[in-house]
Amino acid sequence: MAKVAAPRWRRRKDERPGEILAAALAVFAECGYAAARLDDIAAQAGVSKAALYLYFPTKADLFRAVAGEAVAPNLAMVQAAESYEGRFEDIARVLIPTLARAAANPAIGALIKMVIGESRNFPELARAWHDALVSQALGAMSGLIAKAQARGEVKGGDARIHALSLISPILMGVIWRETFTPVGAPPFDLESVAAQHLDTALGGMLCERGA
Amino acid sequence: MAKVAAPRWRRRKDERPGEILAAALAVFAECGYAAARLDDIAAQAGVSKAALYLYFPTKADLFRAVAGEAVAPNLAMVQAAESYEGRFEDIARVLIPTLARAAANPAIGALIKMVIGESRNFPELARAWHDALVSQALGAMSGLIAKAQARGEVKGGDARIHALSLISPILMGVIWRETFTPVGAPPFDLESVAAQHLDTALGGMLCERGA
Amino acid sequence: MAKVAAPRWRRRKDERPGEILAAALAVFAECGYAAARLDDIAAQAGVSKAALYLYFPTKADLFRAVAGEAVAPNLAMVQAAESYEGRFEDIARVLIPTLARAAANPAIGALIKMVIGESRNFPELARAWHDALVSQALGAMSGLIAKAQARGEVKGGDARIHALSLISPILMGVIWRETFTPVGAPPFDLESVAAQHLDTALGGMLCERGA
Amino acid sequence: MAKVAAPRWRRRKDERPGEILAAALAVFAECGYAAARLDDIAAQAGVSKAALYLYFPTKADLFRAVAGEAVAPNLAMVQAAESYEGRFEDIARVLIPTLARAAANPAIGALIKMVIGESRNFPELARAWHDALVSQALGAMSGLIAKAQARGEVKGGDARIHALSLISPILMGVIWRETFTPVGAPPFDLESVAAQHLDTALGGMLCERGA
DNA sequence: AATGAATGAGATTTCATTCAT
DNA sequence: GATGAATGAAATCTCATTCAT
Repeated sequence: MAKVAAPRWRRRKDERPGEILAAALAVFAECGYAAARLDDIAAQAGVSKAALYLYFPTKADLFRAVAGEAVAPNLAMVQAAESYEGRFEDIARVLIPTLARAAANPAIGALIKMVIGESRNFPELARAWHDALVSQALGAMSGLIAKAQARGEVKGGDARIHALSLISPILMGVIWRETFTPVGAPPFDLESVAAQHLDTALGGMLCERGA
Repeated sequence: MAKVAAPRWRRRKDERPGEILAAALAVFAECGYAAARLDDIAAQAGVSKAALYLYFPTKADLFRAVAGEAVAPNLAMVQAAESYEGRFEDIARVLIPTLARAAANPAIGALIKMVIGESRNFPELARAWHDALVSQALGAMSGLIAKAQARGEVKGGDARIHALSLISPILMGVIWRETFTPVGAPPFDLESVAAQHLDTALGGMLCERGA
Repeated sequence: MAKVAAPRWRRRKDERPGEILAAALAVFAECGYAAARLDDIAAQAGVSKAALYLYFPTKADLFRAVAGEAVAPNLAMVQAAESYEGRFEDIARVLIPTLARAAANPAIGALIKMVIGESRNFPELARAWHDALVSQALGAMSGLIAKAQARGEVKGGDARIHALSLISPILMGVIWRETFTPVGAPPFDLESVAAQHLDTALGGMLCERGA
Repeated sequence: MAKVAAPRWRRRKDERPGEILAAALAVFAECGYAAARLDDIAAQAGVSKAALYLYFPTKADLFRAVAGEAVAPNLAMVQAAESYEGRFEDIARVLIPTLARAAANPAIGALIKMVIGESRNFPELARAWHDALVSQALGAMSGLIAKAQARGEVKGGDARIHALSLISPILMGVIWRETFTPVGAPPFDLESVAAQHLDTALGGMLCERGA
């Protein structure tokens, strides 16, 4: 007749930070930085409020960790992009759908919204995202386009704007999903957006081949 | 004939709400909803904090008023768009640059950021923007495209996605300006984006004419 | 049958700071800085906790104000002392009993205890008390003694130590009252201490007159 | 004959309490009771925070132990004092410099400050110090003085006040060192204070001998 | 015996909102 | 209508104390 008392908590030093970050991402994404309450994050992570402070010295630091965490993994995709070889059309037809699939991850949408929404309150964060990710990605794409222009594959024009033309509808699709779909707007299917927009944009950017 | 001193210090009562809304827009745009302090809004509007309550019953109502106020004027543009007649290319070459010029107004950028950022906390607001403005604009554009497709001017494909393809780079340009330019990123010139993207997108969307 | 609702609070901007300072002095003296709770200070002052922040930006600032407030009035006594003329014995027989009477004010004891106890946590405060009051007082007394020594009224020796010899029993009497009397120790009567110690100290300091 | 490696990392268990008390004294003296953090005490003692609880059940108990520990050794001095025989002047000329030397130990100053500062929060402690040490010491000194008065060596007056007159400057010197020297005030040399004050006080207290 | 991990109770501070003038 | 003064409810953060190993 052994009495097995359920332990009030367990030691899980290694897993805790990840759990907390996940919970924090969820709550920050739901409410925004300022409206997020540490109580809620703690509850969602299944720990006490004080436990958060064992891992992150401050609410702002926790937010920074959440937003910064997402930069690294996505960076890999960017670096892969730079090494692509071959016709620009072929590369684009791989990259854009890949981006669309990556954007399907709901966490990405939440993070994008957070970075946009808190860029004034956390400029370091906007800077980090820009320097580490956004600028890299845009630069990689611009570089591919500039090289394609030099090879006569892509029409003239500012390569950076061409890159923006290519990418924007995917990102707007994400923002749409985060902003308007929850209030009843019809969603966009990101993969369809990617496919159709690719045809449109490439149709307008590529030089006539046979010529 | 007593001399009646004009109370020069007394602002016209009717102007107060507008001044408050302007101040509120500035502060909300700067800080986001939750981090904005009514003290700051009042100070910026040149009134006491208590005076805000004479015009708006709560902070949320003030926010709603700020965000809603911007819908009406932009609505006119949308309705004008619907009445356009003629070749789709000509219409698009008017509409998109007009949109780019409208987006140059910094208040627009601030509002877009706010609506995106607070869509979870103020779903009514996201809904209002969607129903009154975004959905209308997208619908109008989609309608024009669908009609053009029927006339054989525009290639097949989902008209709504086509509309997204056309508009997104302008909006991303605004978001870029609000988010990354302040932390040192090179800006996009919205009018150049509009011009170049128009060529790209129309090049990919329009059917061959000579055919 | 008029219903007279008791107002929840009244505006008393001018009186509030003084009331708060008095309450704060009482509570800080009772508990020390760290153990004092703003709740208690607010309750004792008859205001809400938030009201404290209308007058003092921070707990530490409130403490500084409390401790600093007492410097000014006592300063007057010091300055008066410096202008005394006449035989040192006569001056001392006026000054020391005056000090004893001043020390009878219980607030003084509380403040002395606070300054001593928190000198490590609030060095600025110890410095302020030293520079504005203690050093002045000791300097004034030393100066009187040095002049008296020059006139041959007081025996040789370090004037500053002579001053310490003269003053210390009064101050120790205050500390005794604050520290040990509350736990049952027999009190010292400050005026008796002053009178007897004057005889003792002057007896040891003054040069033989008749000589 | 297996070689048994000596566990060199293992401190003698019996030394732990002493190390903890030393660390606690340092931290309590530095910050005061309430502002002292057990984290800091543990760190300074080189043990974990939880280990403190193996030796002292609460923070208050640890504080009591620290403050009480100092009573015993000093008690010896007092008891020795009581057994002195001979002329009062001779005894005083031994006792006061001894007191000054004892007071040179910085721990004494820290403890005095603590007892004064926390007497309201820990009345038991003030009582313990009073009953075991202060009252004993003052009583012993008063007793010696009273006997000397009976022998005609010391002038009349309250013996307890005479004792206060004799001892106070030394104690004030300690308090000065703890309070004002750290913020830049010129220090008092305790031995000089003792020497000079002895001359002064004895000069005023002793009856003319030749008479 | 010893400790790293965790927590609960509370402290300070902030701020939208209301009262009295 | 307008405002300075005030407040109550909450949010972040701290820390003495306990648990599980």
